[in-house]
Order: sequence, then structure tokens, then C-alpha cells
Amino acid sequence: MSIQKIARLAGVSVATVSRVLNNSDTVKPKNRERVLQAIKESNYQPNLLARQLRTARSSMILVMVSNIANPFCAEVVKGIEEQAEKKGYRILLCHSGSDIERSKSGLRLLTGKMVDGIITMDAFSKLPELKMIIGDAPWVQCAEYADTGAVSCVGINDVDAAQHVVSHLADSGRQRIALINHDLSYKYARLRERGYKSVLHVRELDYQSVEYAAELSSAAGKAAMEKLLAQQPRPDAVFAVSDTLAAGAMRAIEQAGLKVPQDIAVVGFDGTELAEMVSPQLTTVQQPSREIGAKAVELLLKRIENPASVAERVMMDWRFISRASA
Amino acid sequence: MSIQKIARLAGVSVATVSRVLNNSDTVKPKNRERVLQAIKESNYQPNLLARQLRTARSSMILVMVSNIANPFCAEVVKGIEEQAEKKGYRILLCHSGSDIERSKSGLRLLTGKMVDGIITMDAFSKLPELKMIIGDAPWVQCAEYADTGAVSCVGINDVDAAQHVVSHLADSGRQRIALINHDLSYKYARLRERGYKSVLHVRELDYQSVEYAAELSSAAGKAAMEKLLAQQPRPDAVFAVSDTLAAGAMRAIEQAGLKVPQDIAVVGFDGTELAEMVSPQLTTVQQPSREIGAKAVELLLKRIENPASVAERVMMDWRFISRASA
DNA sequence: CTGAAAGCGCTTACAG
DNA sequence: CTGAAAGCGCTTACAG
Repeated sequence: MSIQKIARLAGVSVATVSRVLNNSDTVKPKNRERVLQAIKESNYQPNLLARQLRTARSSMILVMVSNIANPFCAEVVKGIEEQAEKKGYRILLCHSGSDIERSKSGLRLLTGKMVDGIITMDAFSKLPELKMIIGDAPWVQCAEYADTGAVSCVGINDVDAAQHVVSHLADSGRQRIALINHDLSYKYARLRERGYKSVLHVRELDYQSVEYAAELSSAAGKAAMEKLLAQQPRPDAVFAVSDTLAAGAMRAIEQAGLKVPQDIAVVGFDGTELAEMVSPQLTTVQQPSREIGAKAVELLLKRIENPASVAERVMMDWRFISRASA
Repeated sequence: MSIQKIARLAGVSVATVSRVLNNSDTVKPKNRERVLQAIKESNYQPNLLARQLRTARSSMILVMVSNIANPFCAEVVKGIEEQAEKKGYRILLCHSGSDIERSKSGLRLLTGKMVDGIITMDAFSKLPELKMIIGDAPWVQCAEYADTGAVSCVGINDVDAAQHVVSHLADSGRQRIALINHDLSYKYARLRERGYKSVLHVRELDYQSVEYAAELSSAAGKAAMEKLLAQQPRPDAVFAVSDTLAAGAMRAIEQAGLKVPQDIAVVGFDGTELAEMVSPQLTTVQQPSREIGAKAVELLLKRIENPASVAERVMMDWRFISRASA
């Protein structure tokens, strides 16, 4: 079912069919009708591969995330989708699972010209190999800092936010504040840890304990908390870098027969729906997830439309939400 | 950076370059070396559009979900990915948000020949328009029944599972069992409702109350539960068709000053991690999510490799998990 | 083992 | 307003 067949059916040239398909130019109404009729009759759908090969644009953008199951991620993706849709772009989601082979495989869509650009929510800064593959294709890092100035990024000030959380905990009299962090290959993880440690230092608190979760799931948060609970002395507060981790931590605390916040205060991060669904409700840092996603699209389209344009680094506002857990 | 340039650089024909790219045939070692060298030097990446246009296959499959934020969905997707990877296929995720325009837009990847087949976790059975677009492209419906025999599907026996849940509730003395269901355009929603009603009927319970959640989020579950609580008399048990809905329902109950399970028993569905993270832990029906995803890929590949093969409908086992909430 | 050539299904100057 | 033709970057018989 090619444009050829339609042309034959409608008794016009392929050029004319193409013109009505792109509703450009002025095609004589009678011819347009005939083409439209032929298209309908034969249930014709243009071949995107051929079209994109010819025009060298796809109006598609690749979104690469490490873990779609993380609700924060899902929210950002929704923001990306909404904005992309407005601008006439379609989203392709690629779930890397933080796996480098998977990531490379996903990136082939970019290098293979199937998409016009890429938004990543993954830890790429530490992976020169992946950066090399992307080359200078349009790229923006989302909810994660870019190390170099060459790539655009949108996020919040992670150091500030972490400092705020830990200060809040210290202000309320907590002495032994632990951190449940994500893999340090994420720049945001390094930044939040820096915020955490700086407050400990300034306040002259000498308890310091960091556990690393392999992924942002509640199960990983629970496992991390169990390790913290096994320590002597155990923490009286814990800051988890995502709501999912915090929810898991709360469960571990409860299972150990302890109370949140009486025995251990818990603070999460992201401000997802999950934070309101757990009990007690979670104190957290709300990120403007949808807006981060929308902004990422905006930055990306700027680069797609003008590849020579300079990279931008956008900082969004965050908000501390105090609830029952801390 | 085309195959032409590589050929020029290596001093061979494009055919030879193509041969080493597809590491087929027997290319003379010396030539292979030269081509490989040229590729490395110029950081060449083949254009997928051209390749796929020519070969008429992409080794990619489209996965269409209504809501990636639903953890059950995310699990199934992981199962799909694992299996696809094994078979040399790549996954493209498309988030329809249950929106018909979005779905149509996503489907263009199929009709436009960018993917070899599609797995849907969406409510397509009620949408002849979408079914028409798919035509007879390889398609399997996942965790959702297919109405007609023409399309393959994998899922569980939803009627049985729902009956089991409601019977369990009735057995434990609950008199007023409510249902929080999803949009009835989903076949599984209709089936579970049928299971619910049949038990009510057999047990001669005359209380019957169904609320519909617009999406499978905790917020929607909470809103639905609030409506149920406003009724006179209020239910003493509620069966929600997903763990996310159930988690929201528990929250509404708690906020109303009532206790789970003492005042109202709650049962979820899916058996996701979330069910273990809420408090009290959720009684639920565990679906074999990963296996469902893997099976879907298997069925799809069968159709891709042999388009003439007949559609299959696979039923997987489910398991009732009794925990504190009911 | 290798190359010239055709062709996948489109779009787009160009000429009329 | 329309058509013939070139070309996007590949792969693959075919002939040698």
C-alpha cells in the first residue's frame, strides 16, 4: 500500500498524492477529492520510514529513564508528554533500567535518526561512552545536572534542598541523622549527599551514616533502612532521597517495632502522591515534576530547531512540605 | 556520515561495507579490517530508517499502556522487556493516558512500519476505530481480554479471582461489600464486576455498591472511597481492582477516623510492591506480572514470524494473598 | 569474494 | 496546478 498505488487509483502522479498528504500547496479540489477518496478506500497509511528518511526529521523525541516505576519519573514524563504534544512532537519512552547495554541499545534510535533528540533522566554524566554515542545530537538532561556546559539541563538546586531537609531535622532536635541515598553515579545523589554532609558539619553533629539503594524502589529503601537499624547507635532520623525509598524505610521501622516519627523521623524527596498515601504522611521536598518535564522539552526543541544555540541550565523552585513523618 | 563515505574511506564498494555491517557473507579479512577501521575513525552509525525501509523489519515492538505510573503496569513492562531483549527485540513504550487521540498517534508507529508489532495494555476492545487502525498487524493484548478471536491475549481469569476475593470477604462475615472498579471500557473491569455481583447474588447479600475510578491512581481510589463512605449505610468491606486504588481507599478510611480492617476490610488486586508498603499491609490477588509480559512477547513474536498463525488466548495462574487489611 | 545496479516509499526542487 | 526525476541511505540478488 504505497503512494504509488494511491496515485494510480486516483489517476494522478505520486507528487500530487504527496502534496495532499502534506496538505501543502494548492491542489485542484477535484484532484484532492480523488486522492482522499483513494486513500480512504484503500486504508492507506504513509510509510514513516520513507518519509523520515527523505525529510530527515521525525518529530519524535526519545525519553530515556532508568526506572519508570518511580512515580516522580512518571510525573516528569507526563510533563514531557503534555508539552511535546503541544509542539507537535511524539514521545518514545525507553526504559534503561540503569543498564549500560540497554542504554546503548536505546541510543541507537537517536544515532539511527529515528528521533530528533533525546531527554535523559539517567546517570549519564559518569558515562563518557554514552556521551560519546550521543555526540552533539540535541540532548537535555532532566532532573539531573549536566557536568559539562555542552548539554542543556533542568532540575532543582539539590544541595539547597538537602540542606533544608537536614536542617529541619536538626532543628527539631534530631541528633543522629542518616541518609538513604541513590547510587552515586547520579549527580543529584552526589549533590544531595553534599548538602547532607555540609549541614552535619556546620551543626557539629558527629553521627553520620549513609546507605546506598541500588534503585529507587520501596524494597530497596526498606533494605537500606534495615541496615541502618542494625547499627549501634541507631539513627533517630533518616533522610531518603526519594519518596519510594522513604516509604520502604517507614515500613522497615514499623516492622522493627518502632514508631515514626517518635523513634525515628523520616523525610522523603520528590513530593509524589505516594508521600500522601503512606501513614503517617511523609514530609518531603516537592519538585515541580510536570514543569521540569515541560521545560526539558522546551530546551530540547530550541536545540533541535537551532543546533547552533547554546546549552542552557535551568533551575526550578522546590518546596519543603512538612507532614506527620518528621 | 553514510555508508558511501565509509566505502570511499575504506576503498571498497558500499556492498562490501554493508556486508561487514551485517557480518554476513565472507568478506576478505583485509577488507573487513579496512572497513572496520573507517567506521571507527568516522564514528559512523548506520541509518536505521534506511535499513528498515529496505529490509521491512525493525526488530522493535511497540508497547502501549494507559498509565505507566501504575506499578502493575510497570512490572508487566519489565517482563516484556526482559523477554524481548532475549529475542533480540527492542521495546518502544507509548503512554496513551487512555486518550484516544494519543493512542491513534502512537499507533502511527505501527502503521508507519517503524515497529514490527504491538502489545497493548489498554482498553481497545471497545474501540473499533483503533482496532481498525491496527488492522491485521501483529498484535497481542496483555492483561486484558480480547473480545474477538482474531487477536492473541494473555491474562488471568478475572471472574474467578474476583469471586474468590468477594467470597473471602463474605466468609469472614462482611455484609456490605463495595467495589471500586476501573472504567468499564476495560474488559477486565467488566469481568471483575461480574465476579463481584455473582458472589453477592449467590450469597444473597443485598448490599451492592460500585464506584468507578477514572484512572488507576491512589488519588482516584481515595476519591472513590470518599463517595462510598458518604453513603448510608456505609460498606464494611471494599474490593478495589488495583492495589493503587486500594491504597487510596485505605487512606480515605483512615482520614474518616475509621480502622482497617476492623471497621472496613480492604482488598486490592495485582500483588504489587505497594501492597506490602502500606499499613496495614494489603490483602490482594497476585498476578504473575513478569510472566504475563514475557508470554505476551512470545505470542507476538509467533505472529510476527508467521503472520498466518492463529491467535492464542493464554490464561495464567493468580494467587490470593491474605494479609492484615482483610 | 566483490561491485554495479535496482529498489524500499517517500518529498521536493524544477520545468512546464 | 501538475508530473518526471532525483535522491534520502541502506540491502540484496545478480553477474563476474
